[in-house]
Amino acid sequence: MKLTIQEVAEKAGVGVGTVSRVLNNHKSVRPETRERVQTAMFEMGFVPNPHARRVAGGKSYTVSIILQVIGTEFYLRLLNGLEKTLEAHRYDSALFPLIGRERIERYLNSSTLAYQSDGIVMATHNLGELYTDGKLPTRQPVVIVDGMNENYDSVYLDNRFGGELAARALAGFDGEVYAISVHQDIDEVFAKTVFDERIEGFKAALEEAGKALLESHVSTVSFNLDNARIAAREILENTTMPVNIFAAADLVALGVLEEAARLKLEVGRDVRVIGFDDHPWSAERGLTSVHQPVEAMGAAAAELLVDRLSGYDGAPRKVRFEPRLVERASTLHSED
Amino acid sequence: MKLTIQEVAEKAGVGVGTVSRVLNNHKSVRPETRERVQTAMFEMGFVPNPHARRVAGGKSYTVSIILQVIGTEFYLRLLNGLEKTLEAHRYDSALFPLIGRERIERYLNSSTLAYQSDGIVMATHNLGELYTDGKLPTRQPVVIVDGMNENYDSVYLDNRFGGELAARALAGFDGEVYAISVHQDIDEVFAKTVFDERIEGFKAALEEAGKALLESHVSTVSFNLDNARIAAREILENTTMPVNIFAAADLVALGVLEEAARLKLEVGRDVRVIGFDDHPWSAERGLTSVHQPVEAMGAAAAELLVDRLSGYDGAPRKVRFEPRLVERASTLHSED
DNA sequence: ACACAACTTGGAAATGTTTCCAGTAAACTG
DNA sequence: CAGTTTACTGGAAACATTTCCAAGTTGTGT
Repeated sequence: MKLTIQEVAEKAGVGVGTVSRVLNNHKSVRPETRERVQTAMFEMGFVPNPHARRVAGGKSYTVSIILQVIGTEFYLRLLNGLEKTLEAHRYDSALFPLIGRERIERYLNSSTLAYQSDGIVMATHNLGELYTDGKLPTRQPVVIVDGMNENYDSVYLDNRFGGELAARALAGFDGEVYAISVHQDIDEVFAKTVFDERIEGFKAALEEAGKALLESHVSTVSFNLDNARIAAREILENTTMPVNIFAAADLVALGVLEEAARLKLEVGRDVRVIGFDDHPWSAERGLTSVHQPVEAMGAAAAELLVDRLSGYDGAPRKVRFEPRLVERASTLHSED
Repeated sequence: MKLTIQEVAEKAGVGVGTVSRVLNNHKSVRPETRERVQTAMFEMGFVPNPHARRVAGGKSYTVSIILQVIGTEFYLRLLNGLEKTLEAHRYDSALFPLIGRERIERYLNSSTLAYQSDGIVMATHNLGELYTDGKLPTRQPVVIVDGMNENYDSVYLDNRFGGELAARALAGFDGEVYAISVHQDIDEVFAKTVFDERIEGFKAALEEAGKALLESHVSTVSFNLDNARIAAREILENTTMPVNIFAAADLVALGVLEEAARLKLEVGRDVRVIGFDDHPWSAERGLTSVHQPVEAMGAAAAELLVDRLSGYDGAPRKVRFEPRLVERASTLHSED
């Protein structure tokens, strides 16, 4: 059952060194030889033993991804971007859902297998609130994604700018303007600020365009559809149409769409909505949304880390992603 | 930095074989020698290299824990019980939050490091819905915790019985009886049934005691406090006191307590509530609750798996945990 | 005191890779 | 065409363990 590099070498008529070189994409292998070895591996269904690779090679080829796994689409997509890119660089990834601070302490202190990674990708978390010096107590390279930290390579979305885009799109329409934000109550230690940033940008740009966002017109819901609908109903039932709503997340915007449908209001005329994320299903729903390239952000973070693991040792780098507005039926008059 | 078994052997004045035997709890080592080796390891801060262990011995001393990480107290406690026990047996654990079915496929197919564990602990998931034959496509030993499966060792709580306990406690009181269940909409593939079982047991025992649980008196909420409060308000505002409520989870019961407080209703007299879980904070809140020994269940599951990994190869074992009712102020008349 | 079994123990072999070091063949160099 | 790079390649050594085997030590029964 268990095949070794030896057997592959025999079948391909080469030495074990050559098979190893093929396995590691080493340059100095004749294309023809490489081909021969690869077909041999394929035909035999050979899979290298990762443990032996680690013992022999010294590197663990494993990266820890630390995130608040809350099963949202955003994290799922981010994870896909990360894992796919890491995989392409032949790195493996282990997930560390952080439910509470004591778990990260434990992770960093532990010296056991699962924790012996070569580097860390940390998503969204606010390190400043976790550690006063804004640094993780580890010597492994760290990359922050969907967040920003002065000490580490960071990949972030300009959430504020996204809010501004939404404001400019809604400013020209008749009717009152509302905003629905999101509060992450899962764990205050890792409180997100992205939603706040979106709302701030929205508010600022709206005022610049001559329209005010009243304090009473901003509500905050926890991150689930039920609550989004409740907030939406509150607005839709107590306001005269038309009304313009900026939702800080697509899921919340979906709540608005559903309530609008229930109340037989015409979306795009009576009710205009802009979401944030532009998740794949937003197109189907005709939802105007602030697009963020989630997978690309994950991929960028992975690249930064791989780069560090390959020896790069410069100052922390910042990669800014800029959101863009994708206009759909939910902000377009239906006479189009 | 990296210590080896060699250096430990030198320091302890023994051979490498002996150090290895100590590491593996092999019987034939003189207690005195064992002691000497262990202090040497401790003083040097030696940690064996799991990759080398795996290469040489075939075991990786790593266990995969597959769960829906939804950051709830239950899973946090379960995880603590599992990890602590595994640690005691010198096993390491890696977490696999399953957000969707494709991730488990990927995990099981992957041949990369993080996934090459010696065994699997699977929490709560309904394998029958995942795989028609009710088996995971893997040859690793599998243990189910907080769930039940004919093919694998299972550790489960008798949720139905817990519901019955609650029913017997509430049956004797005046007033209408309500129940609030929970639906896990995170991912239908892994739909829990524990809440349903609790409600079923409750209903059956209530009827046996001569009281009916009307269909209209059962509501279902998603698992968060906000929604629990909404459901609680619905009941409390439209019913004449006294009223008796069984909540399928402590978090939901907390919603009832909070709404009762808001409406200035006296808990234990006007409103009687029984929760399920008996989480640590329930005592402080004076909440009567069906107690389940979450950490102990995790520990039991860990023991079963370690047992299998140590060579046990008998038929699947079932470990049933029985809940018990802990009565507190929320079901006691306040003249006590 | 002797034969024999049971316990301990050290160290070599084995595990499945990577990497280094030669060595050969091919490709330039003038 | 001899001399030198350059491009490949095979195989031994290294990695950090476990396990096996032989040898030494202790204990037991007579």
